[in-house]
Amino acid sequence: MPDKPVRVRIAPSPTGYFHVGSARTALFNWLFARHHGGKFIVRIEDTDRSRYHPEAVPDLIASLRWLGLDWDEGPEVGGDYGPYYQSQRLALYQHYAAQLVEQGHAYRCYCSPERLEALREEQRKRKENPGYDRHCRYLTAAQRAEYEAQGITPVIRLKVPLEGQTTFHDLLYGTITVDHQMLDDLVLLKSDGYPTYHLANVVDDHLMEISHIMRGDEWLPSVPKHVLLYQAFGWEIPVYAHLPLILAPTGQGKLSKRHGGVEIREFRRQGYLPEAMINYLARVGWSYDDKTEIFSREELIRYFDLSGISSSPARFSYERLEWMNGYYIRQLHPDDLAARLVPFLQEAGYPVTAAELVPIVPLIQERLKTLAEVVQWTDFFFKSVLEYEASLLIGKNMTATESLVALRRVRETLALLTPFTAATIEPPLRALADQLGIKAAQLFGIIRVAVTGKEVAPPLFEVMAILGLERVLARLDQAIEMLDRLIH
RNA sequence: GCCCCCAUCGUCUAGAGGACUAGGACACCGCCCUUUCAAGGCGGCGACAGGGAUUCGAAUUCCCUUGGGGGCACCA
Repeated sequence: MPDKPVRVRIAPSPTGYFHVGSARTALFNWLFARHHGGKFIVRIEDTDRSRYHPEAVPDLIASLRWLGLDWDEGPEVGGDYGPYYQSQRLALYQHYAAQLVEQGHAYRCYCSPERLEALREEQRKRKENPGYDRHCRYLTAAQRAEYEAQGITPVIRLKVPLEGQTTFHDLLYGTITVDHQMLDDLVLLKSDGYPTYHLANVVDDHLMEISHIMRGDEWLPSVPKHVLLYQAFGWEIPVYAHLPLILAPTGQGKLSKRHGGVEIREFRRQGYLPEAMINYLARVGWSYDDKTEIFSREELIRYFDLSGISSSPARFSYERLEWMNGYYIRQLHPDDLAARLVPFLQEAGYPVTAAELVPIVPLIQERLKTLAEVVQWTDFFFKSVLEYEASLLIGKNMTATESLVALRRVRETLALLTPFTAATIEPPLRALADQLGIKAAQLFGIIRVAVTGKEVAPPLFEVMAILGLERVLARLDQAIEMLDRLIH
């Protein structure tokens, strides 16, 4: 399809932890590159010194690696088009900005932030469109010299044509035309010598030979400015494909922290699988056909195509992600799952090993929606003493005394049992329920609480077998004592 | 306020003029299975925002309205 080698990039700004929205953009770029056999590049746009966050880049790298989105050029891997940190490319931007001034496409502006703020304030008051009034565009040489003599460090602004319009093409949104009157003379180079996003982005995309720009929808309005810049430089304009935004589950605005996890590290911490995140993220804003929901990484690469991307914004659905995560957990090899669960139990204070987990995993695999849930499903295996309400030991539609009798009979029955396996435990307990004149479900409910401390737990007999006779008897004793004390 | 974009079940979406009695998935509700909870199976609920126009025929094309989103910085 493309006539030039495919080179795409993500250009995150290190101002915070890696966001799912950025991850989705990264995924689409990565898929596009892999599908077309092109290059996927990571470029750090660290041109805002005031918002710089030192953990952002390490977090970005860890997150991309965790998701399995490998990059061909960028931080830690280098490449022929570096450096890949914009803060290390300052001389470049200054050079190109100066060139634009010399050629008459840009000019130096000496207006103070205070004047600009006052200007905007007044425009607001008069209900005019906010924008720079181009005061410095028409400075005489003498005026300019005077400002310079005052020691003011100017910014460089683009000289946007006063009339006419700019038209550009977007692969998803089609042809868009904007009147130049809607644009003001944007700042290219800040007074601290750093470029703005617009300049740095255009310069780097050109120098790095980026073929397709795929980024969030929020950039659509600034494309005309960039096109004007490309034209001023006489450079070829890359192919644009803006991606629909991910909205909050409520649909009110962009996805933000208030709605739950939004940072990749947070999803990771909550026990989401990278393969589920990838599959889920791929399906928000993109589809392949009318029925396929589950895609392996390889299938995604094979099927990914810009024509499958929707042009309307999509809401983020935690329910759907959770379902998909559960699905992927169920598909895991039990040994693999055991290994992935270990850190979550350790985090909760249970120093278990994967080997200890292997027999337990089959009991919980189809119940887990996230890895973190392993704690609530299995903590009773690792506790020496259970804590729960004694009243939970009273069976459904039974009295406390009847329940106590039942528990004592259970203890007697199990104490004689050899071997002690799930298969040998069940029949005598069913027979016991009969003898007691209660339903098996009633009896099992009591035992479940006694053995696990919970009303909801993995399958009872398997649990007891893993616990072993000794620990089961101890817990029954504890339960008998608690219930006895409740009664008396 | 101005500019740009978007519009199919609650949500993610299929649909590129007749194949639509509008398909799938999540969620939800039943039933089955069942020691709890899950998983699984079966079934159900549920949408083309409204109005014009084009056409023999419109979810699909055009216009308007409405609604939603994004953008208007020496932030990206």
